[in-house]
Amino acid sequence: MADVKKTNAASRRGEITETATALFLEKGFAGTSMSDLAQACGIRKASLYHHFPGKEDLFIACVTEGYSGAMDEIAQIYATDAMEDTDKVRATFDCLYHSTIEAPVGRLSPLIAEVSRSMPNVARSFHNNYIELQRDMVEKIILAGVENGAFLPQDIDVLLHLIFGPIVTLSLSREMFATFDDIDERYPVQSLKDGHVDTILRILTEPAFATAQG
Amino acid sequence: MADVKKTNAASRRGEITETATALFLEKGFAGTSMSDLAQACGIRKASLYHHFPGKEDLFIACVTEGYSGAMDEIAQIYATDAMEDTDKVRATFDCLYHSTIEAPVGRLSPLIAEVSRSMPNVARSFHNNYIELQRDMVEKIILAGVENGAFLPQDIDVLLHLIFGPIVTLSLSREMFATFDDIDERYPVQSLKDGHVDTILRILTEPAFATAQG
DNA sequence: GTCTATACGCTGATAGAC
DNA sequence: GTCTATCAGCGTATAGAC
Repeated sequence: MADVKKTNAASRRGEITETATALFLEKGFAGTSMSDLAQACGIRKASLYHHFPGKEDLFIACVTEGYSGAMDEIAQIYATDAMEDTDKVRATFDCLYHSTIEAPVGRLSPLIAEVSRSMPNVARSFHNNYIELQRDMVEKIILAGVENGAFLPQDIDVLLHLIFGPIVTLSLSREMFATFDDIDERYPVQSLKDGHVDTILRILTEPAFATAQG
Repeated sequence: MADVKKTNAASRRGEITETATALFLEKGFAGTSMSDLAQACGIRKASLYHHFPGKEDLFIACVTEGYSGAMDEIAQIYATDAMEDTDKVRATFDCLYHSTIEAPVGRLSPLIAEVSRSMPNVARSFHNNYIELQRDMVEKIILAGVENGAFLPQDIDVLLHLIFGPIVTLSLSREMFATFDDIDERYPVQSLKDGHVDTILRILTEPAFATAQG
């Protein structure tokens, strides 16, 4: 606690995972070598093995560290009493768009897909400790609004499909086409987020819309 | 034309790309070796180099072949006169869900993300020859319905965000968690598709819904 | 905790016989 | 067109000095 470094990497271990995460996101797991990592960290390859038993363990540390605390902000939104339900939904969307598109954690999905067969335990951990928690939290926020009478009853699985789908896909598109110089015009975050949340709120609140719903 | 084989691989080259595509989808580009490929194809490694100059060219052939003709079915939907606009949308969704989740072409996205920095031309080609064409086709189908008066005017960028997003994300989720034995209960295709298309059609046709729209 | 040195299998790729 | 044989280099990982 004495003097905290400016970087969020407290120990050397943290510095390494932080650098490694950036490299893994850029070149994939198999495409990133321990030599690459050592060079990027400014140390020798052998020194990496002092901090981690092997490449796979290092990777697991990156993923695990990626989603630690990722749920805090959205949990606060759920817990607060100082917001209307519609504003909670807007704040939730701000959170989700940010954590999925800008923060490392949301950009991990293609990486998990790459290693899903060779490290199924990593995929399982990512699912249980991130995807599912996030999903449950959003579900709770919606259902609280339904209980309040602010929102209409919903098919929650379909609604979550419509909430998370566009966000994750936008993140994936921006990874796939990261080298395009017109990426921000082709795949803009702000305007799509605004239109997305407006549509979801209309689904949640427009009585005429709900009539045919099961 | 004389006697066509049952497989869609006409030549040996096609057999190789077909096998290679499956391997690349399973283990990624960097994670798949030419030895793996040779073994899976039942030939020796050196023979692969008779058909393709190198690993990267083989990969490009897989991707290119993946989306050749992928647009035919959806183009037919657009062209036909024998369907109502709402049925065209439903048929389009059937197409999109199938091509994105089951066919190789739609499952390529995480692969493209993996190689996007090292092979930006592949990403560009995938975008121009598949993503953009598919997007334009769906846009045309929607706008035709608007012209007919069957659909209400739309913010088309946001609407496409809401159409493609959930589909691509469902595909990605099913790749990430392919090893789960409850994958079909957690990430079911049919029920999410049905709810998704119903919601989109309500957005397209419900007057009360459109009032606040730009 | 970081270094140099090294082991050694596997990588993509080539040469040349059949 | 497929094979055997072979290459140089890079891959992860380890041993042991400082």
